[in-house]
Amino acid sequence: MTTTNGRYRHSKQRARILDLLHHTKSHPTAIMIFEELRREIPSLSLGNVYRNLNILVEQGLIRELKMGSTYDRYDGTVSPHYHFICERCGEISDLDMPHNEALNDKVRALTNGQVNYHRLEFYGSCARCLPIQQEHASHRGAKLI
Amino acid sequence: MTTTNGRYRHSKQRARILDLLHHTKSHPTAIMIFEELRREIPSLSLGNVYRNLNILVEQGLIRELKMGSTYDRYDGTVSPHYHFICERCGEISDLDMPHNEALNDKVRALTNGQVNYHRLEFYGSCARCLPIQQEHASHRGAKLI
DNA sequence: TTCCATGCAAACTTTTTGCATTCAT
DNA sequence: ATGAATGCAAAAAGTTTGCATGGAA
Repeated sequence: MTTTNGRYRHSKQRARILDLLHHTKSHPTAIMIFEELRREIPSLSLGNVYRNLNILVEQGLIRELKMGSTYDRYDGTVSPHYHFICERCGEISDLDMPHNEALNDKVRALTNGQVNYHRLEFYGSCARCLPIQQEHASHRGAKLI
Repeated sequence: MTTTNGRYRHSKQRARILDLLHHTKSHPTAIMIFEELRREIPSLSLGNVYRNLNILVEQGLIRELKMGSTYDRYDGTVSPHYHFICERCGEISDLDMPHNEALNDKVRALTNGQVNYHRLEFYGSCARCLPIQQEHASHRGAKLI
């Protein structure tokens, strides 16, 4: 969380970051955005780019493709399979659903590249966390009355 | 890369890590593995756990679910869509294929949890990198003759 | 006897945060 | 005038690496 309450003010830096993301197809990293915009706003700092990216995600105006920031996980099963990840407790479980190898061919045809493998992950709340989460939600609801 | 050549020796630590991964469904992090095994091998170090995990991945005996280690990417398109990631140049591109919302329901039924969204990524070599890669491969091949 | 594996600590990479200042409202 | 946004630098989080020593083949 970056701001004290939910009210955001206008900021040239944030507006330019959003604009850049709306006009590129390159899925840039924070540093790429920083280096691009610094030519225009020389005082810009990397920390502030990160702060604004988090705000824009919070506002639902951009999406973050996490490739970092949490611990890597290790899996003793090497055959391809899919995962369910609980956003509440962090548990990762294997899904008992068929691996769709044919998707790789589809994407190869689409991109004219070579597809080595794909990764499919579902995010949500696991069966154990779901009741706890709903209980919290109702408490929050009660406060509003 | 961790070893000078391709010859590995036996190591109790590595054997125990592999064994642990084969007997758990929990997709542990390096630290979880470290803390679990340290009870058995008190001298164990975290750095060595990381080293051995990398060797086991190299050997194809385990899989790594990267949640860290590279820069996060940001996407100005917030509607759900899938990505192709070139393992050679790092380019990430949007795929022009339909988003399969129904998968979420399937997984909800499977897990009895709540599914908020899913993420599907294809890894390989993009059309631009493919010829370069094949050229390198043929050079490597030539050396073997 | 060779050189891979280890522990330890230091270094590295990526992201977040504290603080004093600036700026939008 | 208020407090969100900023730059800067320090810190945090996660992983890798250098070095001297131990251990498998």
